[in-house]
Amino acid sequence: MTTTVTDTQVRVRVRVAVDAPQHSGLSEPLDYLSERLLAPGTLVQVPLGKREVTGVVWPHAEGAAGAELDASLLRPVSSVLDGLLPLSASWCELVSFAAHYYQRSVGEVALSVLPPQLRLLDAAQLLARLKRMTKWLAAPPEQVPEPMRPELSGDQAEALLQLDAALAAAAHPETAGPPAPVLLYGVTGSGKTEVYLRAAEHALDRGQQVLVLVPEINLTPQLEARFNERFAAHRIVSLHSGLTPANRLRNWMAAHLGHAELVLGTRLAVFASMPRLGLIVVDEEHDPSYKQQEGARYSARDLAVYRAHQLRIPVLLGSATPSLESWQRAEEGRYQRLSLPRRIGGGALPRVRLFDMNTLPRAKGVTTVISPPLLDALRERLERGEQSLVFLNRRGYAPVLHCTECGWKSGCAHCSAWRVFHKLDRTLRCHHCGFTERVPRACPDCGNQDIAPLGRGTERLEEQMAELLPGARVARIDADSTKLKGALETQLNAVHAGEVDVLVGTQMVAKGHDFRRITLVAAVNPDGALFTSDFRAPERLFALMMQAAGRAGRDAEAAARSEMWVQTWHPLHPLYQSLRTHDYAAFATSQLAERRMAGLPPFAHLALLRADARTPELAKAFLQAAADWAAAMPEARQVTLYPPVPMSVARVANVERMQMLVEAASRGALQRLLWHWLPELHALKREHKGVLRWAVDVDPLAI
DNA sequence: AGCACGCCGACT
DNA sequence: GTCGGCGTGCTC
Repeated sequence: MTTTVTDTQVRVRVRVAVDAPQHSGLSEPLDYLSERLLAPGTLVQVPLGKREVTGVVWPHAEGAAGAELDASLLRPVSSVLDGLLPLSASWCELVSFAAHYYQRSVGEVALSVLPPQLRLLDAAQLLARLKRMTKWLAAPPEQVPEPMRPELSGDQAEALLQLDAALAAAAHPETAGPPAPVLLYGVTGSGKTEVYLRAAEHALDRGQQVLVLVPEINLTPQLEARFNERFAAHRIVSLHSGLTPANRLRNWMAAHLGHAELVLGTRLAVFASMPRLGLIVVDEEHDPSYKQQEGARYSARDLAVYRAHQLRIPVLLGSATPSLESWQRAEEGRYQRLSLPRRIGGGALPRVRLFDMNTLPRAKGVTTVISPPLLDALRERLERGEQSLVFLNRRGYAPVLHCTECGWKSGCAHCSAWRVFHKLDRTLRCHHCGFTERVPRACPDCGNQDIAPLGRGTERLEEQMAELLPGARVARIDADSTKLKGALETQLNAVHAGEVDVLVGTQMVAKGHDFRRITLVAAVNPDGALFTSDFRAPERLFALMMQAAGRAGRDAEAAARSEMWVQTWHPLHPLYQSLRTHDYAAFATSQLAERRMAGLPPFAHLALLRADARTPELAKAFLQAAADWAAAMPEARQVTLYPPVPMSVARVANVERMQMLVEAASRGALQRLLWHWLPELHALKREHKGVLRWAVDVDPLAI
């Protein structure tokens, strides 16, 4: 640290991470002057150009002191947000790692994962909030009777026994080596949650804090309820973007000050400041929502593993259908795999029936929604007073309208996509840009009155189910039916209360909800994902199907009669064959073999360079120039640069989107190339005027 | 990202 | 004569 003496004042040079977007070229913390020493992690207000921004005092990088600006050019720190304990060095290090790995500025990441309110408050206001939080905390947790802890199954006890070593070692992080991440592989209903709870208990008993990550907080109310019930005597806070700004700040501060012992949150919670963190749980670790899709495109699951390693604490990754990345690491022995292969109470997994759609008589132009045998199975449930779930991963009434006369289709004027027909409000809606119009009375091209829906979505399925099953109470849950606040909860309660016989829904209902009375789950038309170019589509489909199947027969008594029906044109497809026998391991083995052959993750590492422009040519020219520059780098020998291609939906809101895939055998090689590439990309953007924006996505989910 | 500066068209 | 359009460029 440099200090300069001017007159009587000692002025200290401090580095401050500010939210200067990456494309401004200011990717590292900036230098300021302070009249006193400021601990790294302290929040400050600093001048940036003409405005005042919030920043975080950043630790000095080890060793390499880059080109230092002349102290006389530096501006002083405006104010210090005293009163808030500085963020820890390990927190800064986590943020710094994430920023570098995902190629964003340190300040952008730091400020985007802190509660937004923190930027708006001055020192006095912050103090007031702290006082209010302390008061809130002072309300003692209600005195509750010792929570009921269910008897452990043999599998659970075994898993916990094995976990014990890691948990015990973690109590002495300074002496033990970092424990290997634990992959808790357990079928739905096998009691993964109980293992999370017991592991959390261990950590809490030692006075440590526990971080529990879930894919989407509103989709997992039951997990939240279980934690609240078990740890009623402890302080639990949630952390996700749906909180009001004031509550998010309050909960964040409670965790930061160590008052909250348990933090339950979505991906952004992986950055929660927790001084005594002793355990991280990642539930449904395979879930795609752990990957942030804008700004810094981080994977919360991967960062959880990094953070656990950094702190030498255990991390528990739970899933019935682990990501192939995690599965492969378990195969290699880098992760410790603990299995819960049986359902609690010996309940059977639902029998999976693959219905071959080819066996139906072909009526020209008519596609059968529900095959006769499936219809019979649904009727049977209806008669027995049991519930059924009919799953279709497409919302709206029909994905497209078309004119039977001239062939017109309901395309979007601004996107290369069809507008979806929503019958309820008689609109055509583009699911990409939101462009909405009333359905035309006649074909806009030829005036023909006969325009018809093509294909089907959940709205239409709901309607057809009501026709096919007269008297049945049919309900639908999807993003449209749950738009209003609280609607999801109301609708779920209706299902739980037995007011619904047949539930139609998208993947929303396949995840997490525990429906006791459902004994039949049917996937009406899941084939679409089998033959797409997205290499992760089969993995997602398998996970979704397994999850959907898991909705049936949660009740042990009903499990024997529980079935999952899959209507398919490809019943012999290996994916469905593995599904039929609930054999995730077989599925993973075959998928991993394919990935290895194709040089795809987890056997290769990917990054995408995307560019948005007014015309595809402009976007392509930028990417091509970027590729040409990269190809001349020495690092390029260890990476493969693929030609720029349009994204699967090439135009959204009149912006043309192209992308280029970069592949490398090693993470390091990819990182080195990106490191050199990014400054050049900033420069190239200036030359390519038509390019609206560009972005790098490291470890993309879809290509 | 903000927020300047900067150099050309329709208003009091 | 000025108000303001958003192109270009900088922020320790």
